[in-house]
Amino acid sequence: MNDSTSSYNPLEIEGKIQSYWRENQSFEATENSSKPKFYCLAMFPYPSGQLHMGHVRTYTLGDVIGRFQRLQGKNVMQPMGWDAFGLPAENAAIKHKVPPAKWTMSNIEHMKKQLCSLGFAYDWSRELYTCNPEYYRWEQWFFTRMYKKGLVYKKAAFVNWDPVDQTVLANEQVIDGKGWRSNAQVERRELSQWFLKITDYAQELLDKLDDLDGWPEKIKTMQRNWIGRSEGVELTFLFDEVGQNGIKVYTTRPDTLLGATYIAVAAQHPIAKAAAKHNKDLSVFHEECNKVKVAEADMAKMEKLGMDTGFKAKHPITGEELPIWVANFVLKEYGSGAVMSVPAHDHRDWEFAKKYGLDIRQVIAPKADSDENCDISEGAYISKSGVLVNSGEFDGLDFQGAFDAISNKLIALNLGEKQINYRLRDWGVSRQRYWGCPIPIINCDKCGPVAVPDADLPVVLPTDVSFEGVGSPLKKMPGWYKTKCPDCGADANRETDTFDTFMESSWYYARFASSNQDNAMLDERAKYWTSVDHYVGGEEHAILHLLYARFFHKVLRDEGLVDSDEPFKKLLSLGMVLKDGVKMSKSVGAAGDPQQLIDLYGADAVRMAMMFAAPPEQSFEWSENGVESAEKWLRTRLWASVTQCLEHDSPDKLDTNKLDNKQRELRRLVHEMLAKAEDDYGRRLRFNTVISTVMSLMNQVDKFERKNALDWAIVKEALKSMVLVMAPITPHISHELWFQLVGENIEEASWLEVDQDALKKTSLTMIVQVNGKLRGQFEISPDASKEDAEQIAKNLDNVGKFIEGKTIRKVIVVPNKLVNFVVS
RNA sequence: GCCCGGGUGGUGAAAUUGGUAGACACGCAAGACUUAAAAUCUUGUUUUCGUAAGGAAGUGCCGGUUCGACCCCGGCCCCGGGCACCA
Repeated sequence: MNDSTSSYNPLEIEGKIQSYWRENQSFEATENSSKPKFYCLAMFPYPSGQLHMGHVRTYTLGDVIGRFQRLQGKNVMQPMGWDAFGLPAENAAIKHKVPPAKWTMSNIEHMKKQLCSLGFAYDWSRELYTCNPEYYRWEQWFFTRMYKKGLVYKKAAFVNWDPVDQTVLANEQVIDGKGWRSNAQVERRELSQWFLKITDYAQELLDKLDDLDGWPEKIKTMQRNWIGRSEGVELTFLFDEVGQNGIKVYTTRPDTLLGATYIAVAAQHPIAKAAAKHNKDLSVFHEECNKVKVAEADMAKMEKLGMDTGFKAKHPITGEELPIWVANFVLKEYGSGAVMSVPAHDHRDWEFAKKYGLDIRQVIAPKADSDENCDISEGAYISKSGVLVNSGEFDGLDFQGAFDAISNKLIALNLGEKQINYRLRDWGVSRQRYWGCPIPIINCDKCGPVAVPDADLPVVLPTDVSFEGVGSPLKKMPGWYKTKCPDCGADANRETDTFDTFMESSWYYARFASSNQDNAMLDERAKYWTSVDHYVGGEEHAILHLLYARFFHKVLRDEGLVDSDEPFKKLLSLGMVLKDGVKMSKSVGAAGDPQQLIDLYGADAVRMAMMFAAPPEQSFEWSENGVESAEKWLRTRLWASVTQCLEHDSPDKLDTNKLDNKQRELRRLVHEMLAKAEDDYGRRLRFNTVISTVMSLMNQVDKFERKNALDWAIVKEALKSMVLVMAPITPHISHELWFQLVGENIEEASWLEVDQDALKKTSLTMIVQVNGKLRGQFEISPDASKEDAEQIAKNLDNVGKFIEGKTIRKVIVVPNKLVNFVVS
């Protein structure tokens, strides 16, 4: 075995260099730097117990970006922490009889070691974990601020109730409508819960998306659709029975109002409830409607069912009496819990009407000159490009004309008003769980809910609990929940619900800046570091987490705690790492454990293999094969070449005027590589092509003949460039080899400047097409004229064959690229 | 069901602004070194016809726009993400 290759021992080198970084606090970030700040953040992990390949991908991508920006002369902060509250800890507690806090903390300890072994450039002095009272006290404090601002309210909302385990279940704990442990039929149950008024910020959350240039269009589109702004009319159908004063419905299609043939209400609507009192079938139907899981996907997939209440409502314009139906697909939480149904012009209403034999009345028809198909007996006509028919005084109006005329008429009748609606609903933050941040509210019989005063924060979650999985332990701890009302001093009870864990992840990015601040949620440092310059994380967070964090940031801004509008300037949304076609996550467990690969081939090889496998946004099936070949490349190519080069003398300075063609050619490839790597790292975020370009250059370097010191100098420049360009991806071997080549620490190095002169080409290849098909190619000077190129192309043997005897109708010359002869 | 993506060799992928499809790797095959193996190196590798030069086909399927389409447009199929209590 060759000595120079045998001496690459990744584990030894990585251990040594990681110790160096730790001892020198190489990655601790400070605020007093003359360099521009760069806050690089990857979504913090849930401490499930072990790192999986999804983590390796996310954190390597984040680290590559952070380390590249450091080379670009930025003052980089890369913190790390733990999203430590959540359901899996409760499951583990039941399964292994270990308290959630203990389980969580030992997982953190283990996973931190794993992260360290991958060599990430984290500022560990800022580490935080969300189940720490020193963290969540500020979340409680902020909640009480929002409460005082009127951004918090309580209302009834549905949960999945397991009647056997007497427990609220998460959607993922309901399998085919049954509780995952009890296997009992799950019921919807209404509970009083806390909500945050995210809808107060709906318009800003929508508008500010336009300014987020650094976000993928895909994610912005998803958020826009989720917020779902619509302009419509809220109108009233006349109905004065069972204590109701009309039925309010919202529609975006007032132009179809004259085609409404029935009203559909949710099963829990007061009219449905009143009807069910005297109708056995309806009350059975009502119960059936409560057997669907509280998830939109399940609601959408179930069979659309309905039942006549027997009540009639009066149409606001025609005065006609329309039947009121209960329908299982109308949501009580959404809008007013009632909709007007226009079967002729809405798919779902059409199907419902067909199923139950309800009237279908066409009020829109295609324009005379339109080629649209419209057969109401076959399906609904939902186009907005038709004109009104069968609508009396409104006949002949187009969509906008009818929208305005009918809205105005309703307004004049005092039976409607124009309204902007959002699909976005307020954020329910109550969880009937133990392992979460206690909601800082005290319920007093006299005063109602009272926010816990600042001086009494944090409300600490007791960690010494026995946990059986039936109900929350907090509800069985009177010693914890019994307290005095802060306002009147009477006996009162603490809220025993805890927060949705999205609460902790909605502001952690800001807390990293001020993680050791004991006297406030955030301080001036948060203003220095936020917004996050580059945020990296899985595409599964495209909507909820990112929307909630954007909302929090705006409230933080309004409280004067940060001074920017958006939390994350640039976003890299990562595809999944799959194993056997399944997303890797805590539920998959040990599948794809990176540790044995790190122990065998080293962190650099694992990082490089992961970056080489696919571009960041793409999901891919993880395969271990790449790790071995990455290690092989680092050893037999990079390490061996540098070691060999160091054995040869070469001049320190290159006189570029004295280079021969071959030397010039290799040097051009080196500087092309530098330019491409800088673009791929900084703009394109495509790290797989950084690696392939470096590999490609290495192949050329290996072929390059070295006869003298100048040859070796060219090779040395190439190797230095490759070591530096690889540094963000393989920081350990780059640190070691850079020190040998240059004698300085690569953490203090700057990106190598591209020599524009070196990029100049003396000739280039143009291709020749005949009718768009490739027929030949030729070398030409970059300064040659179009006419020259066309002449050379025409004279190529293989081209002549295809032109001969035909008429050249057109010649397309794209300078420096191609000549295309169009012949017939 | 609704919203958003994706589909390219045996495999992971590349092709950045509509201009040489398959770079760079993995795998495989042949060869060199070796008593042998491992390691390493060299060559070949989309399919197909051809000794070759070269030809034909080819980026999920069908159609369109264009001198030219993996890329743009229309329709379809399949896969993935999200759907508000997994995080």
